[in-house]
Amino acid sequence: MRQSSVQLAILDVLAGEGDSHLSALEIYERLKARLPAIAPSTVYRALERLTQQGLVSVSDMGKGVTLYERVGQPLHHHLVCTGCGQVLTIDHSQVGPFFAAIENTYAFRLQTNHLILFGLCRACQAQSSTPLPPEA
Amino acid sequence: MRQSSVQLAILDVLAGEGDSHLSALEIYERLKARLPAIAPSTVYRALERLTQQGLVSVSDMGKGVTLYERVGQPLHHHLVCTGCGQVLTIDHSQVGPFFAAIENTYAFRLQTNHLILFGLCRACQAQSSTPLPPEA
DNA sequence: ATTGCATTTGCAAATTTTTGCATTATTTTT
DNA sequence: AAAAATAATGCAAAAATTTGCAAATGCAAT
Ligand SMILES: [Zn+2]
Ligand SMILES: [Zn+2]
Ligand SMILES: [Zn+2]
Ligand SMILES: [Zn+2]
Repeated sequence: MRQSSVQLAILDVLAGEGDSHLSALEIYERLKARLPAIAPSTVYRALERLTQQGLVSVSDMGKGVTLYERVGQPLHHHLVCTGCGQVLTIDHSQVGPFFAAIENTYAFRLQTNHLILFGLCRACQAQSSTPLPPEA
Repeated sequence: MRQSSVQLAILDVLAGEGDSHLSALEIYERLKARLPAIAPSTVYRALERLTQQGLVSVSDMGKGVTLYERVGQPLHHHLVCTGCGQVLTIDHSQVGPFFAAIENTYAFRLQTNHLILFGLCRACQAQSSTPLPPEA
């Protein structure tokens, strides 16, 4: 794997955005400022390489698009509420022991570094178990 | 949410395939046999409903497409090797305690029922840590 | 510097997935 | 049974993502 200027630019863009979750096309748009001739497929492929290098995470967070984020220390993960869309961030300390157990049990080295778990937040649980009365 | 014949047909297709992981378009192709006029978007939307009802799981397993599977008991999850593509199935008992801890800690009700974790299988770990000598 | 090789890139086409909207089907209310 | 309300479907268009291939680039060895 040789050095790719696009990869470096992507890492820079992600860092500049405060390491938020961006879609490939959002990254593409921001990249066009410095690399006017860049193509979307180049961004997708560079992101794929960054991912396999563990520098970037890829996630489906329930929006209709795949989101990318720079991987930093400490690792973090997310709980996404399917009711209201809220995204909670959870520390890796809540996940590390589970990952370690999986690795030991299956002699498998995990690369997943940004877990997304879907469910209902407390507020949405209440709402779904107590549907609003007809006359609300 | 009312009864949809397409949803029932999808569950039937998935069951018929021995509950393997199928893409939306694979399901679409099989559905055309009984529902000749069906449209792809109908399949996508029916799958979305089945998912939110917890009857079907949606997963990105590293192929370029999203895969769907009927949710059965007991639940299962997968480890996908990014080296050789191998897919290991793991029992929910390995995951349940972790999920329970998350639910308790964050008062969050998890809906995720088909976890996909990426990494390297034992064979691929050996290979990547010992790159083939130049004269192999 | 020059050459040779492997990787990356741009571009176009193909695939996959999402979305908007009018129509049809199902359920609920009169 | 009719009407009204709600949800699902088909179709077409848009958007997102992947893939094939030739040209350009980066690296390493002359
Ligand atoms: Zn994140
Ligand atoms: Zn919520
Ligand atoms: Zn499965
Ligand atoms: Zn492997």
